Amino acid sequence: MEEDTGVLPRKDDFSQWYNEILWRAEIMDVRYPVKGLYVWYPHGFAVRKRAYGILRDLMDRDHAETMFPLLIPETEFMKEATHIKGFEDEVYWVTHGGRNELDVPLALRPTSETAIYPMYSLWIRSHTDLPLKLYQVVNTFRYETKHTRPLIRLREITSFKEAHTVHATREEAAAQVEVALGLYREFYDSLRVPVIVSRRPAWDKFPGADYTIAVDTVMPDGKTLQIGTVHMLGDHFSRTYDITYEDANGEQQYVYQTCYGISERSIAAVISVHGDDRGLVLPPEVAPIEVVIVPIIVGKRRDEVLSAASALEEEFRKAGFAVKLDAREMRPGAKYYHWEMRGVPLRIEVGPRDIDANTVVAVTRSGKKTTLDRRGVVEGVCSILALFGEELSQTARQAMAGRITVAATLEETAAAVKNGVAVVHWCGSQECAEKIEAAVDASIIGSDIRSDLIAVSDGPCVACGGNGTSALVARTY
RNA sequence: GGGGCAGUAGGGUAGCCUGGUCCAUCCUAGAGCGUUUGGGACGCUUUGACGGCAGUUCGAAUCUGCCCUGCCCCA
Repeated sequence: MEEDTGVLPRKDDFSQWYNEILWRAEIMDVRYPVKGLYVWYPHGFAVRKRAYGILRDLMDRDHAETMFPLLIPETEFMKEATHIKGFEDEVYWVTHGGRNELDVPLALRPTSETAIYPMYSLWIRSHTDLPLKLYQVVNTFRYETKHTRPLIRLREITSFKEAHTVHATREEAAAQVEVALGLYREFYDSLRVPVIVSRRPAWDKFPGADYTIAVDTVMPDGKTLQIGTVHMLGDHFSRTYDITYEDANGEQQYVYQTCYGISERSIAAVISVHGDDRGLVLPPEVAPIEVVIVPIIVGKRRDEVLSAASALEEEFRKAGFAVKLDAREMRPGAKYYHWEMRGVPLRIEVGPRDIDANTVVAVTRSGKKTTLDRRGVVEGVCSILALFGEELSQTARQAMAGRITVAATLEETAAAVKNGVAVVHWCGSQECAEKIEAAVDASIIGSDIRSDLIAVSDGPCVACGGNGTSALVARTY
C-alpha cells in the first residue's frame, strides 16, 4: 500500500522535509547554477508578496520607502573600521567595466549603511530634518562560506527590508529601537510566528553598533532562527560619515542612528513553523489563495455543478477573498492533496448533494470540516478563517513553549539545547560564555530576554557561580 | 574552514568497477484519445537523460583531469 502522505518526508526529519517542501510546494527552486542563489517560484513569490505587503504597511505608518544603489564605492565602504571588519570577508567586488579595470572597485552591498549614510550627510542640515526614517526592500550580497541554504543562508538575500533612522539625541534613537521591536512583533503576530526577543552578546552585535536586539524563533529541530534584528548605532556612523545637524542654539551636533532589518528568513519561519507532513500550512494573512473551490463533478450534473462553483467564486471574489476555482479534469482527492501541499487555508467543496441541500462543505487545512448554509457562506468562511488563524498562533506558541527549558547546570543545559532553547543564569562574561558554549555545543544567543513564555530572574552563573541573570542558550541556524 | 557522499528525462532509481548491442526502468512527470470524478482513477498511444569543459579512444553515462552544483557530518 502506498502511503497517503506521498513523497514528502515526515516533518520529524526536518532538514529533509525542508529541502523537499521548498520545491514540492513551489516556493524555491534550488537548481539555479550558482551556489547560494535560488529562484522564487511564482507561488513562493506570492507568499513573499503578501508577507512583505504586511511589512510595508507597518513601516509606512511612519517611515518613507526609498531605494539606494546596489553598488558602493570602496572609498565609502572602507571608512568605518569595525563595520568593515564585520563584512570584508564576505563582500563581492565589481572590479571591471567591460574589459577595463575600474579606478575604484565597487562593492555589492552586503547591507546598505555605507551607501545610505554619505547621502544622509548631505540631506540632514537642521534639527527640523529630524527624525528621518527611511526604509528599502532590496537584494544584498554576502559571500557566505558556510553551508548555504534556501531562504536561510544565501549569497544573494533577495528580500532585505532595511530601515535606517536618524535622531537628534541618543534617547530618541534608543526609543526608536523599541518602536522597531514593536513593529516586528506585530509583523510576526500577523504571520502567526511566535518570537523571543533578546539582546545579543557584545561579541555578536552588528559591526558598528552599540548594541543589537534580536528577534528569534525556534525551528522544529530545536535550532533558533534569527528573523529580525534592531541595532542601536549611537553616533559611530555619524562621526565617520559626518552626519550633523544644527540644533536650536545654532550648534553643530552629531546625529544618533538606528537600523533594523528583516529578510526572507521570515518566509522560512512561516513555512517551518506551520508546515506539516502534508505540506505547507499558510496563515490566511499570507496565503496567495485563501479559499480554493473544488467542484465535485458527477456525470450528467457537470454543468450544474460548475456553474454553482463559478457563482461561489464570484461571490468570494466580490467579498475580497483571494479565491481560486479549480475546474481541472482531475479527481477531487488529487486536488485536495495538491492544494494542501501549497498551504491553502480553506477548501470549499460543492457537489450535487450540496446543490440539492443548498449547502457547501468547508474544510480547513487542519482538517476541520463544516457544512455551511449556502446563504451567508461568505460570513461563515470569514469566521472559520479568523478562527483558523488564531489556532495557528496558539499551536505555534505552544510548540515553542515546549522547546524552552530552564536549566540550572551545564548538564541540564546540554540536554535542553538538544530539544530547543535553554534558559540559564549567566554572569555576562565572555569567558563563561565560551565555557558554556564548549560544554553544551550551543551558543549564548542573548540576555535581557523579553518573552511572555520566559520568566527572567537573577541567580548563580551556570559556569562560574557568580552573580548572573537569565540568558538564552541554543543551537542556531 | 575540515571531512564525506552524490549529480542519469519533470521526480525517483539501475547501469559505471569490467567502454560497444534491439530495448533502461518506475512515478503523484509531459503530450494525445477514451471511459471516469464526494480523498491521490483506469486503459491504450507517445515524449524525454546521462551536471559542465577538456582529454584518452574507432567508440565515453562508464576511464582521466579540472570546474560547477547539491546534500550530510564535524569545527
